[in-house]
Amino acid sequence: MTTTPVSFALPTVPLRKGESTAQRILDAAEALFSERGFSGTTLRDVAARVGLRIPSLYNHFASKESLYAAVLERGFGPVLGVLSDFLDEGSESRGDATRVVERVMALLGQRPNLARLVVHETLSGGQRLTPLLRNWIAPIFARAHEMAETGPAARRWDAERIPLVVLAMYHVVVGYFAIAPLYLELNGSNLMTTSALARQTEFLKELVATLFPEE
Amino acid sequence: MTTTPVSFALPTVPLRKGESTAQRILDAAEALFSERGFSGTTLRDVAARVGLRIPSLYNHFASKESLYAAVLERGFGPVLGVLSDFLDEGSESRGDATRVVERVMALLGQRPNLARLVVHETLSGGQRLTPLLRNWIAPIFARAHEMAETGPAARRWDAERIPLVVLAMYHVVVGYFAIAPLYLELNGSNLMTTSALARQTEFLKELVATLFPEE
Amino acid sequence: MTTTPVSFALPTVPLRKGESTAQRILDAAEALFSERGFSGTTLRDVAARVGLRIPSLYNHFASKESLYAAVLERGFGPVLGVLSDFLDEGSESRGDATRVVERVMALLGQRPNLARLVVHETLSGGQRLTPLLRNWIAPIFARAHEMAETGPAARRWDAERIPLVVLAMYHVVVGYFAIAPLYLELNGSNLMTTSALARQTEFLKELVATLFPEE
Amino acid sequence: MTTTPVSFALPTVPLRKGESTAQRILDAAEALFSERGFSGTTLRDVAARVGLRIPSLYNHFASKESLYAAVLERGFGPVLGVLSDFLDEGSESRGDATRVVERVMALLGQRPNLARLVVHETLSGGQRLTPLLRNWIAPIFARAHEMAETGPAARRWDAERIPLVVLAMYHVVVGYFAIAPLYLELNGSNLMTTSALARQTEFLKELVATLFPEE
DNA sequence: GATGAATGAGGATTCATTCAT
DNA sequence: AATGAATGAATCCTCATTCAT
Repeated sequence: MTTTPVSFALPTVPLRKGESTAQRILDAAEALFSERGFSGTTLRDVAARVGLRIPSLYNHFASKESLYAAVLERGFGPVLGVLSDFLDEGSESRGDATRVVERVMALLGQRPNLARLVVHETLSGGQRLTPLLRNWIAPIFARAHEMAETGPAARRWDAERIPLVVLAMYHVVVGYFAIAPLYLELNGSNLMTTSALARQTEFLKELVATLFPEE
Repeated sequence: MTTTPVSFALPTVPLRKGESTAQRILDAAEALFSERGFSGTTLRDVAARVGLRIPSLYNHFASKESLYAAVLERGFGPVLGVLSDFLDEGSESRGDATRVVERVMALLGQRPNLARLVVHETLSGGQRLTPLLRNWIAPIFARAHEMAETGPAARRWDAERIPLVVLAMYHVVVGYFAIAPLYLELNGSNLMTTSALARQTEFLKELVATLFPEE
Repeated sequence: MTTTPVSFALPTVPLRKGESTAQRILDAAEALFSERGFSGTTLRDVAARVGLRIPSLYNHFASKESLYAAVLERGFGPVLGVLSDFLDEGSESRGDATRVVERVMALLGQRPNLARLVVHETLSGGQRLTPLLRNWIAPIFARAHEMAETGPAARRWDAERIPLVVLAMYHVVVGYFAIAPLYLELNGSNLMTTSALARQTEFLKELVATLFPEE
Repeated sequence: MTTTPVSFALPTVPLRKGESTAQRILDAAEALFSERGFSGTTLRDVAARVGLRIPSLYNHFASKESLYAAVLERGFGPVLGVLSDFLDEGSESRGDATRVVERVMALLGQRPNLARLVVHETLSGGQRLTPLLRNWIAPIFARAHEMAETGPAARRWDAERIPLVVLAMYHVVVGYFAIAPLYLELNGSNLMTTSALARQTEFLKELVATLFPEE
């Protein structure tokens, strides 16, 4: 009931040196990695986007891999924080799926790249996931299952189906951002406008209400 | 009522020469492209997987790009066929969402790579989509909307929300296959077994029933 | 008395493909490695010397390291063969130090680079020695000691000094070739002319006679 | 009899600034250059060994080249001093080969890196030798020859062979230190222990006695 | 149809060096 | 005196592609 602190430390971005430049590199890298994936992104592109020469990147990150890791960790921190909050005992928003949806949508609405990064990571089988992130994801998975089995979802779905419902919600949320650019191009309508995002959020809340009936 | 032919030709794989070898190359390429994306896949890997040297690939495909296109077209043909069937006037399964789900799941269950290819393509904004495929996808989108607005979904959702419902279904279907490898690794449970696939199909049918109520 | 075959196979140069080009690469590499050592030699130089572009080198050798290894193995084979002959039981020149000196000098006289390669290798502590070469060198060392303890050297030197005598001979032989370029530059006299080599060979034979008295 | 000053100034280490730090840099550089040669040594390694960042090295030495030169000059000073003493008219140890051997061995025994530096320099043809050092080495060579032709060696060897004898002695002395690390690795016995050094010194004295008979 | 060889373009990374602080 | 940041030049290596065989 009281707001207990989250049980494990949030991953922090190990900004090696020079705050500002490193941040700008991370921003550029996040955009490119989320657009083109790891191997589709070149340091040349990153450097150009920041306005540096390639070797300068190495003053801030030890390698392309570790730049990627830093991007993931910086980006996932907040998202995982929200999820963790949702799952943690003692958190006041524990189990409040509607609220998670709202917060996650707000977050991803501002940084849609994160969603795309997740999808890239998913496709590559998480091979490049930091140990740090792995350590975060595993318990979240575990507690999500644990909770779903006792929460409102259990009223509507039998046990073995619950993971499928959780996965489904995850894909609906993340996929929206992943498909936005293609949707714009093929369809002409922009999923990333404020109103479109609001509509999707409302839709998700309704979905939550349908899939996890409170009563 | 009778099975009218689909209204436009299915994309065919342009097997330049050597039937069997070309097929084997496509198989290898499909596996690798779906795992690592376009830029993450090298012709070296493809050749090795087929048991050829790299230059031999050029006896069958003009370039890496066109190999990729061939993979997409060969793979998407059947899927688009099913969708097209679902949407075409005169098709006996027109509008039968449950049946589409079953057929798509059966198809992707056997070739889960296709789902992952779609996701890769989505993320890259469809930049590498063949004109052929673009010509397929656009009308499908269009007719899907058209139909949804008059079909059973319209009973449950107001007009502006219908695209979101369609997108959601799409992401749930495709995402399942995309996340399978990661799920196996992080979670230890295999989403690709026959029984897991059957369970997901059932779940999807229930979802369809919920989101697109027949009555 | 009869010429028994050497007891272990001579290291052969694993010429991956394309005989002639690979040989030319090896020649160029041998010259450069012996002049500038491993890290002082660039593939750019090697390629230029052969008249190729850098990537072509990779059609013949997997890496700079493996090119270096191939150079060593190709070069050392004959030298180690002579030594092995000298040490092997059953060889008719077994223990005939004078003859080894002659043969080694003839060999190195034609390929003085080898001597310099040995010295480079020595200085770097043999870190880059192929397992193959290590397997050759160890037994040669061992048998050299073994033999020296019972051969003519034992008449002149007590046991603990024998390794020092052997090392000394080795350094006199190898050092001659190693210092030749510097000697030419600082001193103006060329140690690599036929007559200079003959003189050194004679000198070495006299040294052998002094250090390993036959009687 | 009286200790006449050496006829030209000993090379001194040009410590630009910061006595102690410069010395530490020189020590680190000497160790690395002698182990890996000039091009195999990076300023990063040197800096790391001293516990500084790379740019700090530039507060003490103008460039990698000049650091190398400083290492050579600092190291060779004493050695050349001994040789010069040996050769200088008026020096009390003039022509006393046994004594030179003892002093050189004592010196190199404490700083075996110097020997290895010499060998590296030799192999690279002395391209990086300071003008200062060149000015030292040339006259030493000259006087060595001059003296050998009139000294005890002349009793044993005819004139044209004398340079070979001198070279041989040089290689035996220097090679011992150069091969020590490899010898340790391949053979397990350490040539750098006090007793091993003493044994080698004794051996060298015996060699001197043999090659340059006093009577 | 298969492949050894060659290569232009480019990829990540290292290195010595400079400069402002 | 020390160093974070920046960088031109170069290093090893990979990639897609071509071509002669």
